[in-house]
Order: sequence, then C-alpha cells, then structure tokens
Amino acid sequence: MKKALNKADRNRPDHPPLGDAQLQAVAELFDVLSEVSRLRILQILQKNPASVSELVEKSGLKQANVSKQLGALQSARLVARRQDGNRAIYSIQLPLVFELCEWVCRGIAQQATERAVALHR
Amino acid sequence: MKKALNKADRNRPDHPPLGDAQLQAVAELFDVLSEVSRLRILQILQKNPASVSELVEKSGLKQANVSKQLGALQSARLVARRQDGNRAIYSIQLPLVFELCEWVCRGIAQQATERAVALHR
DNA sequence: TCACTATATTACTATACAGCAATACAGTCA
DNA sequence: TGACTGTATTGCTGTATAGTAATATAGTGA
Repeated sequence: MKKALNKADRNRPDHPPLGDAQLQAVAELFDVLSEVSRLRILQILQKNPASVSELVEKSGLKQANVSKQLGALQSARLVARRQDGNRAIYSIQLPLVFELCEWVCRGIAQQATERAVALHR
Repeated sequence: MKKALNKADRNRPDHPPLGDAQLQAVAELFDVLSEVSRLRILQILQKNPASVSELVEKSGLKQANVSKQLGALQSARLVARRQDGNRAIYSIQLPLVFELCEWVCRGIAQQATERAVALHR
C-alpha cells in the first residue's frame, strides 16, 4: 500500500537516479570546471573565440599552462579548436557551462543571504 | 559608435564576468561535485535524510570514507548534520545541486546525440 | 561505572595534477 | 632552404586528496 508523501518525498524529483556511468560523466565534467584557471579561460572565450596567445595575454597564465588547460577543456568537449594559419583558435562548444556557473553563483549568493538572515535572528 | 552585433556578441549573456572571488567559489563548489563517491552520497540523501551507517550500507563505501566525504559536503554547505541520539543524520541543504546534475546530464546526452548525427553524415 | 554502538579522526600510501622551464613541433614568409 | 612565430609536449616539483586500517571520541543503556 502506498503511503502518503512525506516532506522528503515531496522534494524528490520524478527522474530515476543516475547510473554509475552517468555519475562518472557528471563527475568528470564538474572536475574540468573545478579549476579557476580553466574557468577564467572559458570566461574569456565566452566573449569571443581566441587564439592561445590571446588567451595567454588576457588570462595572465603562462603559455604552457594555457595549452595544457585548453587540452583538458577540449577533451571534455567544452571548447573546439580550429587551425588558422599559424594560430589555433579556440571557441566555446558547450554554452551550457555558463548557465551552470550562473546557477552556482545564484545558489551561493542565496545561501550567503540565508546565513546572514539566520545570524541576525 | 556601436557596431552591429556579430554572432559571438549575440551569444554573450547580459551579465558581467565573474570576479576572482566568485570564480574561486564556483570552482570550489564544482570541486566538491567532481567525485563519484560524493555524488553517490548526495543521490542517496536526495531520497531521504540518512545516518552515516545507512549511507555506508547503501553506498558500499567504507565508514571512514563516508564520514570524510560528508565532512567535505558539509563544509561546502551542501548537506546539514543533525544529531539524533547515537547517530548523525545528514540531509540535503542545497537542492540546487540536483538541478545542476540534471543539466549536465542533459548537456552530455545532447552532445552525444550531436556527435552521433555528425558521424552519420 | 562498563560494555556497546555510531561517528569522527589520525596517519599513511598512492595517485592526480597544476604550474613551470625547456624543448619540440608546425606553419609562415623570404 | 633558414629564420621566425605560435602552439604543443616533456619532464619535473610541489601540493592536494581519495581510500584505508587503526584508533579515538561520543552517546546509550545496564
């Protein structure tokens, strides 16, 4: 017999739990987004596609590091690479990431607010 | 003088870029979510609050590991801890995370589809 | 108090990886 | 071809941390 929904059950979404493979994929995406240097690169690319040297200039990171992080971003299919003569032009391939960052920022801000309110009671 | 919007500009959202502190905060949240063991714990807690031993049982992780990861989740304010007699009951404090995982899954699936379509051309 | 259970912590090993300097490689132009 | 520029790779060091066994701590009931 089906019991009435308790509070926890009401919060439970209607989708099945993720399988191990999906969990792994999610973890890997989050892992790529867990480094400030990569987020910074993504943020620069959000404005416009850019070459490695442009990214080096705008990010303040060293060239070797930028290349390396771009490799990680490309493996995760967050950015795409195009050869343009001498240079390599990188661009965002999964605009979704910016919405994710948006949500996280909103969540963090909301939490901070709630904490502040709680403290002032 | 204002130039007409090119394609990249049209994709650019209307919010300012994140500052270093925000970028750091975002990176830290993503970092907590970048480990399968923690995602698994969160998924179990999504259904219902649970004690450490329940989490050990359902996750298959060792007790010391569960305690440790719960500590990380609590530091990130993703879960809350409540003492109940002998036991410690943990519960989700930031339901936002499940929507994040949803989005990521959708993004991954969509990418996979696009890739498949591209291959068959 | 003692015995028992649940949870947290400690100390450790193994692994991953960011950042860096040096170097290799690729594309361009003369 | 050689000189030059831009990008990728290699090898390294330092740091972080997942997972574990052992141990410590806290709460419960007798």
